[in-house]
Amino acid sequence: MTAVHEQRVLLLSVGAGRFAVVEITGEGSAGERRDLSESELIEWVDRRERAQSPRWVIRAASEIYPRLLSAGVRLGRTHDLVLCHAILRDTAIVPRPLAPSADWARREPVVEAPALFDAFDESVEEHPVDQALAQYRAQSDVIASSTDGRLLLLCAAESAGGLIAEEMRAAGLPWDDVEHDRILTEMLGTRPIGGGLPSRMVELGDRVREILGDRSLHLDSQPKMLRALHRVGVHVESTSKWELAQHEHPVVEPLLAYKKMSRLLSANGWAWLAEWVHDGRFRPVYVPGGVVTGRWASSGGGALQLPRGLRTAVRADPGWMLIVADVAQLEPRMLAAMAADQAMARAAQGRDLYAGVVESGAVATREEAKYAVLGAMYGATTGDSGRLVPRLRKVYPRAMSLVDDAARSGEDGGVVSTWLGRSSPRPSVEWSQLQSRATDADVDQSEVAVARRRARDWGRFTRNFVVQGTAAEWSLIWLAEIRHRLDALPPAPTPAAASGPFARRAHLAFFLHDEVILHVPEEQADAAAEAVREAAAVATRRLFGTFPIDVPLDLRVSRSGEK
DNA sequence: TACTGGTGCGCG
DNA sequence: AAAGCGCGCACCAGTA
Repeated sequence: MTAVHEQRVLLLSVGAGRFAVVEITGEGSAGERRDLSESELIEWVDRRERAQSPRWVIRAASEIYPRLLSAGVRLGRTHDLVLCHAILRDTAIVPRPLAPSADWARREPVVEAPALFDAFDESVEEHPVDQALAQYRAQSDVIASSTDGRLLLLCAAESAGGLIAEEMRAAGLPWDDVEHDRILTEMLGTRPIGGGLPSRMVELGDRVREILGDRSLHLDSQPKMLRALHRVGVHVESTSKWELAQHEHPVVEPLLAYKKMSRLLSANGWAWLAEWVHDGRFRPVYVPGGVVTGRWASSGGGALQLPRGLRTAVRADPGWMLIVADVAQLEPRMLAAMAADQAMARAAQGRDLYAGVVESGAVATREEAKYAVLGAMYGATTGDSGRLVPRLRKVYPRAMSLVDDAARSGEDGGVVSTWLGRSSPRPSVEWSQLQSRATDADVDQSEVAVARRRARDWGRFTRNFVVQGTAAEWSLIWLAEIRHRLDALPPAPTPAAASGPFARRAHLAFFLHDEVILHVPEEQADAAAEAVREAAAVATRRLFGTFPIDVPLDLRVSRSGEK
C-alpha cells in the first residue's frame, strides 16, 4: 500500500516571512533544501505541484494553505503533521503509538499574538526543519507498524480533510443574502431601523406578556419566565419547548412561536448575515478532527448548525449548479459492516434502513425501528427506545455485540478504536479514582451509585465512539475522493463570482458530517454528480472491501441548496 | 468589567 | 423533559 517511490517534500514556515522546502530522502532525512520568500515559495510550489505532485509534508494545512490558496496555488496531497500527531499519539491499534509532543499538538487559536516571538525566529531557524523531519520519521514508523495499512489510509484521509477544509473556506458556500433577508422578514417581521426587535417579535412578545399578566416581563430570562408561567398555572420545570408543548394554555402557542423567532434572530439573523456572508459567500471556519471521534467541528459562524429553513438562501451562481448529497442512516450502515452482520446488512439494502429493520420482523413500525437503532448506538436503557433495543439484540446479534462490547470496554476504563484505528481518549484521572474508590470495602453506597452512573456514562460514549468515528472516516474518504475526481474535470466556461481559486473549478462548498454541497459549472453537473456517487462507492470499498453493505446517497442537482 | 456555569436549541 | 451520542453558540445570572 505504501508508495515507496512517492516523492515527499517538507514545506515549512521558518518565521519572518521565510519558508523552507526540503526534499525528503528514502530514509526520511533531509535532501536538497531551498529557502524562499513567500512569493518565491508560491511560484516554486506551484511549479513542483504541477510537475510531480509530491506528497507535501506540512505542519498544518490551517497554518500554511490559506496563503497559497489566496495566490491561486493548490496542494494535491499532504501529510499533515499536526492532524496525524493526534491520531498516531492516541491510537491503540499498534503496540507503540507516537510519543506525545506539545510541539505537534493542535495549537489553540491565539487571540493576541505576542510580538516577542518574532525575535527568536532567526535563532531557531534550523530547528523547525530538523524537528519536523524527526517528527515525520516518528509518525511514519507508527504508520508502518500498522501492517494492514489502516493508519496509512487514515492519515492520508485526515490530511486531505485538512486541505479540503481550507479549500471550502476559500471557495465559500454561495449565499443569497437577498433571499436570506426575505426569509427573515417573512418570519420575524420588519427589520427595526435603530435596533430593537423586528415587528412580529414585538407583537408576539406583547401578547405573551399580556397573557402572563406582566407588562415588563423579560422574555429571555429563564428564571423570570419560569416564575411567570407558574403564576398563571403552567407548572413546568423548565421553559424548554418540549415541556411547554405538553401544556394546554393560551400562552403556549405564542411563547413557542416567540422562542422560535428569537432563536432565528440571535443565531442566524441580520447580524449573522452581516458578519458571516461577504460577496455572496458564507465562509465558516471548519476544524477537521475537532471532535474526538474524528468528526469535524467548526468555530465561528455556526457552520454545523445552519437551520434547514435557511437552506433556500444557498444559491448557485449564474451558470453554476449545486449538488446536494447526503447518506441516509450512515452510522447504522457502518455498524452493520464493521460487525460483518449479514442480517443487518440485508436490512440496510436500499434507501431506507429502518424499513429494512421492520421487514426483518424485529419491530412493527418504521418509527420503532428508528428509535431502536438510535437507542442501540447511543446506549438507551429506558423509555421507548431502551425498551426496543433488546429486540434488535435478537435479530442482529453481531452488530449489537460490537456496540455492547465497546460500551463494556468503556465502563471498565478501556479504550476503543474506530475501523481505521482512531482511538477513544482515556478516561480522566477523576473518573478512574471514582471507580477504584467504589470497590473499597468501607465505601458509601451513594458513592458506589455515582461511580456506576459515571461508568455507564463513559460506556455510552465509547459505544457511540466506534460508530460515529467510523462514519467520520467514511465521510473523510468520500470527501477526498470527490475532490480527486472534481480536479480531473476541465475548467469552467463561466467563472463563479466569488469562489477565489475555485472560480473556474467545480468544487466542494459545504460539508456536514454525512452531507456535501458542491458548486459546479452547469455543463459539469452530471459529471460531478457521478463523481459524488463513485466517491461514495470507493469509500465503502476502501473501508469494507467486498462486504456487501449498501451506502445509498440522496442526491439532487439544483440551483438552491434545499434538500 | 470579565469570567464561568446553566439553560435552551440548532445541526448530524 | 427528553429517553440516548457528538457538537457550537447565544443569552442570562451569579461571581470575582
